[in-house]
Amino acid sequence: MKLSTKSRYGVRAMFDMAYHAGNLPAQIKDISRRQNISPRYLEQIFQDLKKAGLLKSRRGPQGGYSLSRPADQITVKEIVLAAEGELMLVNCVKGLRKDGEAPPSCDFDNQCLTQYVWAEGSRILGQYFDSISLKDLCDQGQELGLEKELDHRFMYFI
Amino acid sequence: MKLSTKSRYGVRAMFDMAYHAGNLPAQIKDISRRQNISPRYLEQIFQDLKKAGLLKSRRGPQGGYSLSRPADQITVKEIVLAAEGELMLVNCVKGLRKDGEAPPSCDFDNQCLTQYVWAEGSRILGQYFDSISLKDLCDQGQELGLEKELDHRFMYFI
DNA sequence: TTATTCTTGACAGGTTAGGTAGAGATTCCT
DNA sequence: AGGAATCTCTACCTAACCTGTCAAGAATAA
Repeated sequence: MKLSTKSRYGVRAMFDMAYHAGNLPAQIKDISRRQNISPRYLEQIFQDLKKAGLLKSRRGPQGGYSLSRPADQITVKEIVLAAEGELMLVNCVKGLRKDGEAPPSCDFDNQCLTQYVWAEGSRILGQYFDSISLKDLCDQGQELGLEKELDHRFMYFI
Repeated sequence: MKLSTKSRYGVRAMFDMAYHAGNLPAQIKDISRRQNISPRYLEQIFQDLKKAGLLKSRRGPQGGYSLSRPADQITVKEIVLAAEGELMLVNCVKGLRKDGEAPPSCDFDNQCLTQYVWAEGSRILGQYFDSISLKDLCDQGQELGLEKELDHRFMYFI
């Protein structure tokens, strides 16, 4: 019942972008250095987040990834959902999934009461994750006095 | 972020016992037949549940497993906890675990804000699971008109 | 004593998580 | 135009874990 590292790294990486780079493009190598995540692995995660419409990217020098929306309009739930595929504690609950596939219904369509428990648990968890935005995390970071690393590009103007 | 089958089977099996057998000992072969769970695998799960003090067992003819407490005093959380080991969405949060081991703290003791999110999510989920007892499930089963299978031993007295 | 039932431990096959690696495409700067 | 920086795509790999199976043994009741 653990979250995958994709979710955890994804949230940390997007928080990092919001905190240190704001709206400017941030580069994999900087994020991975600050958050101590393998850069090649982070690339893959960012592919998922980009497909989900949470990130934009630009290639070439001075390129990088940037948030596709202001930080207060991106919630933890969206990131987890993008990285995890779905936010469901089991895969046997009724109803269709995002991808349109029918869920592999368990052997007990009607006799299984527990599916309601799992479905409701998933919903509650999703609700909580949806209540937290990247901006909330940034605010919390600032309260804790987390250091902001200035973007290299700004160094020249000091 | 899926629950393991141990949790799911565990809850279903214990519900089955409460529903069909009440306080009487129920046998693996009956539970596994009704719930369509591999009997050998169910044995392993029951070992975990027994270690956690949720089940009693008795060998020999007319033996079997029985709930160690009334159904309204056993919650889904306890079962999941016993089967899953712990109820934590990640294993990098601060604080000691049940088994006394220090958690493998992530590389970011102090800089990681997300751990608070995961810890709170875990707590909320646990709170929900704790609000549901086996008796609640039994009541729900009865409302849905789920058939109760009479114990073989009663057949003789009809 | 015999049939029934739980107990214990070994082990195996498939899937998934968690990465690594390499070649290619795009963009910017000079 | 050329080269450097950066993302993109696809493939591959390894270890762990999930989901069981199997066999032999120990306790109990009839």
